[in-house]
Amino acid sequence: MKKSDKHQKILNAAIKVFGQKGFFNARISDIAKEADVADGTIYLYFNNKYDILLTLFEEEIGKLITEIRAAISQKSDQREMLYIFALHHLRLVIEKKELAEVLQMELRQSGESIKEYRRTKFADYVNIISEIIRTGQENNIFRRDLKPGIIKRAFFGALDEMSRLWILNPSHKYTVEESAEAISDIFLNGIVAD
Amino acid sequence: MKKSDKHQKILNAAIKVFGQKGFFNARISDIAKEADVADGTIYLYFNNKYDILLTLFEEEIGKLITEIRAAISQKSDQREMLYIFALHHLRLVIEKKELAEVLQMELRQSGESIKEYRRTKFADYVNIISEIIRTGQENNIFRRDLKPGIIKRAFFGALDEMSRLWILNPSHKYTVEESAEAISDIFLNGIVAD
Amino acid sequence: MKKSDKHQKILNAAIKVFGQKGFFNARISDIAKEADVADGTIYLYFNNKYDILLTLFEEEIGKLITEIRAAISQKSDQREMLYIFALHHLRLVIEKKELAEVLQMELRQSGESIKEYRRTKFADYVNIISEIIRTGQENNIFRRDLKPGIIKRAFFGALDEMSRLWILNPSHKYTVEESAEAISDIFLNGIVAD
Amino acid sequence: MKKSDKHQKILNAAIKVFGQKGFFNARISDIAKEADVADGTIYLYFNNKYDILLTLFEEEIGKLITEIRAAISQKSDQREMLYIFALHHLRLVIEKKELAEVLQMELRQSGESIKEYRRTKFADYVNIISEIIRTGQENNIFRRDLKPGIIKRAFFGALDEMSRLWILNPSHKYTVEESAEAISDIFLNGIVAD
DNA sequence: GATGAATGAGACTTCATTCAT
DNA sequence: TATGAATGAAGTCTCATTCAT
Repeated sequence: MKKSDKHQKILNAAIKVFGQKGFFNARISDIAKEADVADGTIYLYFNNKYDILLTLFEEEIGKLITEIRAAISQKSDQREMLYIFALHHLRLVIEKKELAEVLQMELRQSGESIKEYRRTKFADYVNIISEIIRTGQENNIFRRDLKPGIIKRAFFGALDEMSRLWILNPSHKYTVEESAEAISDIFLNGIVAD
Repeated sequence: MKKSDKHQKILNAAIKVFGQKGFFNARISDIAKEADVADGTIYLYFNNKYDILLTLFEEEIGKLITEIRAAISQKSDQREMLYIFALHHLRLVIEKKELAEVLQMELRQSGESIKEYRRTKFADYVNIISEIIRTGQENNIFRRDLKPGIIKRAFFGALDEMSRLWILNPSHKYTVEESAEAISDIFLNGIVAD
Repeated sequence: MKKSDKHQKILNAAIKVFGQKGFFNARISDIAKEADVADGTIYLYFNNKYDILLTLFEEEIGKLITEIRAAISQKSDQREMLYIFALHHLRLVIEKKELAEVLQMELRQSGESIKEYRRTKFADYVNIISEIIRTGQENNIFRRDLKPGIIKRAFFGALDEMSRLWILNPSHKYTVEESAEAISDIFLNGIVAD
Repeated sequence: MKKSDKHQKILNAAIKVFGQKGFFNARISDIAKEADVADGTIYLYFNNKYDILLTLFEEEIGKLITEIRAAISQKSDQREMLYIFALHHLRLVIEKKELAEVLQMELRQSGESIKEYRRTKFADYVNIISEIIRTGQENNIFRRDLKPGIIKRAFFGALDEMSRLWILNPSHKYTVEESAEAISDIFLNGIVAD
C-alpha cells in the first residue's frame, strides 16, 4: 500500500527526530526532511504534530507488546519469565535506541493525552510484569504478601532507570545480559547477605 | 533580603507552572503572573527561561540532598537507611508535588545542560543510595556479588516509577509508608518465596 | 522567477522604509506591509533585519557601479569623466531618492559589517574617482603633486554633501546640472580668481 | 554648580557611548555607568534619550563654533582663513574623536528634530565657510561666478569625508596638516595642470 | 536630589499549518 | 496525492522610563 508506506516512513522519521531533539525541539520540517517528503505531505497522514507522537506511541508500543509476549511465552517458570522480560526490554533499548528515547522522554510529559497513554497502551506493556507476578504467586513461586501492582512498578522502574542511564550516557558500563541478570536477581533474591 | 525574596518567589512560581504545564508549554508570562511580578522582572533574576529551570534544579535538588542526608544520618543499620531513603523520597513527592513533577518530567529532556545535571547535582542525590549499599557490603550486611552502581539504579528507578504513578494519577492506591516498606522489603529480601 | 521576484520586492520595500524611517526605526512589519507580504515571508528570503540592509548595500551599490562605469566609459578626457561622474551621481540621488537616503544614513552607522562595506563594495564605487584622477595624472591632465586618495575623498565628499542637502531639504535651490558643473569646475580650476 | 556638573558629566558620557555604539545601540544604562550615576538620575537632567542627543548637538556644536571663529579671526586673508578652517576642523576630529563620531553618524539620521539641527545650529557652523567665501569674493580674491552656497557644501563635504575616513579607519595615512593643506589647495587652485 | 528595582509595551523571530498549483 | 511557499499568531526578551525609598 502506498499510503501506509509513507505513513510508516514519516513515523520512522519522527522516531528518529523526536529521539534526537525531543518533541518540542523537533520541527515538522526536520521530520519531513528525514522522511524525504514535503512538509505538507505530513498533514495528509497526520492531523498535527502531536498526532504524530500519539500515533507513534500507539503503534510502536503495540509492536513491543507483541514482541515481548512472544518471547515470554516460550518460558514456563515465572522466574525465568521475569529475566526474559528484563533482557528483552533492555535489548529493545539498545536496538531501538531512538524509539526508547522518545518513550523515555515524552511519556513523562504532562499532556492529558499522554497521561491517557500511560493508562492504556503503555499500561498493557507494563502489565505483562504483573501478570507474571500474579501467576508466580498463584504457583507459590513468589511471595504472596507483596502486591503485584507494587512489584510491577518497582521492577519496571528498575529497568527503566537502567535504560535511562544508557540513553543519557551511551557508553555502557554494564552489558545488557549482565544488567538483566543483576536486576532480576535482585528482585528474585534480594540484596541482603545470607 | 529583598533580592533573594523575589528570586525565590519566581522560582516557586516556576516550580508550580513547570509542574503543571511542562517546561515547553509554560510561558514566561505564566510564571510572572504566578509570581505576581512583571514579565521583565524575571529577567532581572534569570538570564532566560532555561536558566530558570537550571537554577531550579541546582537549588532545589541541593535542598533535597541536605534533607535526606540529615534523615539518614540518624540510622546506623544500612537496611534501615535504605528504608528511610525510600520513605523520605516518597514523602517529598507528596509534599513537594510540583517540584517532583518538574524533576520527573524535565530531567528526562534531552538538552545537553540537562544531561549535565543528571551527571552532577542529581547524581549526588542518587549516589546517596550507592554509598549506603557500599557501606552495607563492607559491613557484610549486603551481598558483595552485586555492583552498587546497578543496585543504586534499580532502587532509585523503583522509587521513581512509584512516584510517577502518583504524579500522573494523584489518587493513591498505596500509602507512602506501605510503598516505602514494600520496595525496601523487595530489595532487601527479594520476591521469591522461601 | 517567483523567488527572485519576492526577493526584490522586499528589498524595494526595505529601501523605501529604511529611507523614510532609518534602519532602527523601521519595523519588519513596516517592510512586510510595504512589500505586501506576511512578516514571516521576509525570513524566507533574508536571515534577519540586518541581513536585509547588507543585501541591499551589496546588490544596489553593485548596480550603481555598473551604471556609472557605463556612463564614464563613453568619454575619453578625464576632465569630462569627472563631470560625468558628478552628474551621474547627483542624478542617482534624485532618481533613486530613497536608496540614496539609505546609503547616506546607514553607511555612516558604526556596525562592524557596515564598516566592512565601506571598505569593499562602497570603496569600489568611490574608487572610480581615483582611477580617473590617476589616469589624468598619467596623461598630464591633472597635477601630479596631489595624492589621488585625497582628491578622491574630497571630490566624493563634495558631491555627497550636496546630496545630503537635497535629501534633507527636497526643494532644490540648485539643479543637478548646475551642481555637477559647479563642483567639477571647482575641482578642476579652483576658486581663486585669476 | 552641582547641577551643571552632572549635566556635563552625563553629556560627556553620552558622547563617548554614542560615539562608540551609535545612538540606537547605546543604552541609557551604558551612559549612566559611564557617567557614574544611576539610570534614574539621567532623567533628572534630560527628558529622554533623544533629548540627550539633541542637547549634545546644541551645546557641543556651539562650543565648536566659538572655537573655530576665534581661530579664523586671527587671519585677514580669506585664502588663509579657508586653510585655518580646514586645519581646525580636522584637528577637532582627532582631538574630539568621539564627538566627531556622534556628529558624523547621528546628524545623518532622518528624525525631524535632527533635520532641524542641520538647518540651525549646524548650519551656523558650516556657514562660517560661506561667510569666508563671500568676503573673499567681495575682495576679489575668489571667483565671483561660483555660488558661495555650493562652494560651502563642496568644501565642507570634502573635509567631512576626510574625517569619515579617519573615524572608520583610525590609522591615518594622511596627517592633519597635510590633509588640510591638500584640500584647501585643491579648492583654491584646482587640480588641472597648468 | 539620587537611586535602581520594577515595569510593560513592543520588537524580532519561529514554525505549525494551509492551500494554490 | 504531493508540494513547499506563504501565512500570521504567539513567545521570548529588551530596555526606556517611572517611582517608592
